[in-house]
Order: sequence, then structure tokens, then C-alpha cells
Amino acid sequence: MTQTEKKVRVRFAPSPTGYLHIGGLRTALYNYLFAKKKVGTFVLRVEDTDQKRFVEGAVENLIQALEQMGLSWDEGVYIMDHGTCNIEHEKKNSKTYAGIVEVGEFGPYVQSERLELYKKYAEQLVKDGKAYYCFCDCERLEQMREKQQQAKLPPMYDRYCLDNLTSAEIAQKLAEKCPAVVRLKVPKDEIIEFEDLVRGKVTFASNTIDDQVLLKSDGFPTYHLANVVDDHLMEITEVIRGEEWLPSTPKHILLYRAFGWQEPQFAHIPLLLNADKSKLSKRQGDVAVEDYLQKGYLKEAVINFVAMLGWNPGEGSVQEIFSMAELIEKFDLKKVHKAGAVFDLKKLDWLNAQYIKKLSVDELHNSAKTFFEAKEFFETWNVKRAVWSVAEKEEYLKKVLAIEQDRLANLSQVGDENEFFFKDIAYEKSLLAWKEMTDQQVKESLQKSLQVLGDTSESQWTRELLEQNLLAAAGEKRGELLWPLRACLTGVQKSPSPFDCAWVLGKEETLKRLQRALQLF
RNA sequence: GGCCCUAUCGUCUAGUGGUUAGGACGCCAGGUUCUCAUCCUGGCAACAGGAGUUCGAUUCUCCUUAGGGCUACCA
Repeated sequence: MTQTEKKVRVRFAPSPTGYLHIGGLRTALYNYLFAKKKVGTFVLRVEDTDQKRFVEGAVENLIQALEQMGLSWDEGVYIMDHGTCNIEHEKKNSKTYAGIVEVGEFGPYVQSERLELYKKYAEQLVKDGKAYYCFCDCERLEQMREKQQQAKLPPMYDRYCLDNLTSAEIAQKLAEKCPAVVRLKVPKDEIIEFEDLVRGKVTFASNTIDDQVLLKSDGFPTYHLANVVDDHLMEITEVIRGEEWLPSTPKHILLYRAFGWQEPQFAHIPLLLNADKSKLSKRQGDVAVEDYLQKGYLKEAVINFVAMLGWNPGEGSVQEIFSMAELIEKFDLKKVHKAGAVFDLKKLDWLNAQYIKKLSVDELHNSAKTFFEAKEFFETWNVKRAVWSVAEKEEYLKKVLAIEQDRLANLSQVGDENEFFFKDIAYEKSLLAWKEMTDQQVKESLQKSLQVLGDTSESQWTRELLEQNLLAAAGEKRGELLWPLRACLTGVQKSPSPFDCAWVLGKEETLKRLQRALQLF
């Protein structure tokens, strides 16, 4: 009774409208995880059938964002010469997008390059009586819908062109090149039922489904036609997509039936939501994956976060941090939720902080470098330290990062709370006093610090030894010694410890700031 | 309006025909501490409502309510 299972083939098929949406990322991720788990094939296809929404550079953007997030695919579109496109198969240059190559036996993977195919299939449906030509213009359709709405009827095409045109008339209009679309002839009184992989049985009545346009008058297919034709031709076995497609699924099933094709399995994953539970949108925050990267979120954190929105390994799992390998191992469509999930930035921040803490200082520096360079304070600091070598500057930044590592929710915050590492400081004398200390006591405290630190050699200038020596010098009276020191080094109420600050600043700068403070007395 | 989907702390979620309904984020309090952050401990906080099935329902069924999605020659 062994039934050889078809090899799993899934796809992510975005429309290039500008950038990779965070919801799209999750859809791509679930497809990726499913493919990896099942040792299947993951295809990346471009659904650019809407000419009106063409955006320059969108395809490249999309692919790049996917690459940046660490997702890879086995077939479809790639950016020429990128590492992700190191596949042995033959690469074909995309006809429409410069710098894009297509790899795989089921191409082209760009829908605008498959127009002839869709036309052929649409015509076949017309020939088989499963679809028909429609010459109604927008004006008539609008009027029709308005009337239907006034009569409290659902807006649906009234089949004027199907019922009133003779085949001779149709032929003539076609010959005269009248603008025409092809519509699916949706059968009456049928119940369309399918088993969704995450939702179970879903049922629709065909009478509520409009005669969908399949082929537009500009010769381009609509999503419905292109999607079904491609998924079939590309031998897609599971269609994993957002819940917004659930109401379209019966249309797609009707199309598979009209063609006599076996339909794939469907899995509609829950939507990502704004705080007010509406579909995640630009208006209420960032939705582009690149925005999050630019704000200093680590790709691992974003992947981890987005994976957990609508899925959980279950079985009492209390794990919060998952590597990609763990996600692949544990992913299961059966455990995907039905209800939408609110995108909560606070939790992303926490998760990102966890990932930042796990980084080595070198890794942290690599990722944070560009964020430092974008800071206002960086330029003047850089100029002021012109005598430092590149290595010395790098060393300094790494020290700052070592101190800040436990304080960052994202990388763009580097240095924000600790600008005194990069600038000259100014403060009120009163800041130097801890609790009720008198001027005399503050002065003596600073002198003591100066002595201890002055006696500390460069080779002893480590976090551990500085802490050890200063604590020994302070004895019971920690606040009296440490607060004035810290205040004179940082010029602010809140900061990292004086040991850490002194360590970063270095002996010379530390003593300089101490001496300057002493001049106030 | 019509169709479809959904419903456990504020948010992400675990979970079961009998549990003190568990964890995480956030929040609050305490501890560590020179301040901040980290870290540790504790606290607040949920099964939308109503029927039915059952000895017993958060769990199964139905209804209601609420929320969402779709309703284009967009995807």
C-alpha cells in the first residue's frame, strides 16, 4: 500500500510592487521551511501581470531582500552573479529585467514572459465552452454594479456578452479588434469544497462567485489565470499563501477543473495584523523588510519573530529562540494557526536584544559599523582622532560596543546613550556630588580616583583590574568614590559603570577628565 | 450589503472532556548595584456570551456577538 509521494514543490510568487513586505517575508519563510523540511523544491516566481503597478527595480529589490534574510531557493529568478545563484543548471537572462537570470526547467519564471501561454490556455477554455469573450466596457460595468448595489444585490457580472451575442457577432468584434476580456463561465448551483491544510474543510457556493476575468484586454492574464496555469505547469504540490486568498481559492479550483488538471493542496496562513487588528499596513508602521534591517534589527531576530507569528512547535514548548535549522526541523503546517497575529514591536525588540547579546564583539562591530558612521557625533570624533590608525579606531568602537551590548534593542541605537565616548562633555559641578556630599568630599574623592588610576599602568588598564582596584580603594564607601568618578567621566546621571567608562576612554582621556573636574574646586 | 475565515492574559502563545489554565513580551514591585542597562525573584492579567451534549465543559455541537479578509480588466 505504499503510495509514492510526489516530490514536494512549493513557490513564493510575489508581485514586484516595490519592496518585500514583512507579511510576504513570512509567507516566503513558511514555504522555505516547508520545502526544506520535506526536502522539496522551493521556486521563486515573479507575478508581474499588472502593468499599471510596474515599479522600477522592484524585482531586484525583492530578490535582494530575500537573500539578505538568509532565504534561498532552488529554482526561478536570481540576481546575476549573486552567490545565491550558484546553481549548476543553465542560466537564462531575463528578457524583461536586466541583471536577472532564470534557472530551472519550468521557466520562464517571470509571468510577463509567458503571455502567449496564458492566451493559449484562455482560448482553449473558450473553445471548450468553459469561458467566454466579454466586450463590456468599464462604464457599463460600473453602471451595472451601481444598480445591483442599489437593489441590495451582490455586484456580479450579468453575462450580457454571454447571453446576447451570437458567435458571428463575437467573431466580428474580435476581427475588428474591439477590446475584449475572457471571462470564466462559473457553473451554477455547485458547492465547491476543499480541504485546506491549516483550516480544514472550506465550502463555497458557486452562485456567489462572479465570472472572473481571466485575460485582460491588454493581453495580460489576471492573477487567477496566471497563477493556476503556472502552478500547474511548474508542478507545484502545495500552495502556501496568505489568508487574503482564501475567497479566491474556489475560483482557482474551478479553473483547475475546467482545464481538467489536478489541483494542488492549499494552505492559507493567517494574516499579520496592526495593533488594531486590521491587516498589517504601511500607515501604521514599517512593513518593508529593508526598513527593519535599516533600523538595526538582525535578520535572525526578524526571521525568528516572524516565524512565531502564527506558528509554534507546540507540545508544551516554551522555547522562544530558534535558529533557522531548528525552525526547519520543527516546522509543521498542522501547527500553523488559523487566527491572525498582531505584529508587536516590543517583542521584536526583546528578541533582537537577545540576538545582539549572543554576538561576539567582532560580529557586533561588523554589523554595527555602518550605524556608527551614520551618527552625527561620528564625523567630529573621527576628525578629532585623525592621528589614530584605522585599527585603533576600530578597537575603540569595539570597546564601546562591548559596553553597550547588553543595552541595545537594535543596532541603530549604538552610541546614542553614550555620546560622551565621542564628544567633549559639559556638566554642572553639582552633578559630581553623590547624595549629600560636600564640595570638599567630592574633591577628595576625585583626588583619590586620580591617584588610583594614575598608579594603574596601561597594561593593567582592563575592565577587570580597573573594577578590582577601584572597588578596593572605595572600600565600604562605594558611592562616595564611584559616583563622582563616573559623573566626571560621562557628564550624565545615567551611564555604564565608571570602570567600564574608564576602560573605554583609556588612561590618558580618563585622567584628563578627572583633572578637568578637579579644576572646578 | 453578500460570501468566507477567526475567537485562551494588553500582545505572541501552550494546553486538556476533570489542570491552582502553563510560558514569553510588556507592565508593576523587590533583589543585586555608585546611576543606568543586564541579570535574579515575585505580582497583576485570559478561556467573548448563551444554549445543547455530558456525571462534568475552556475543550465537542449550534446560535449570538465581535473582529478580520474578500467582493476590480490589483495582486
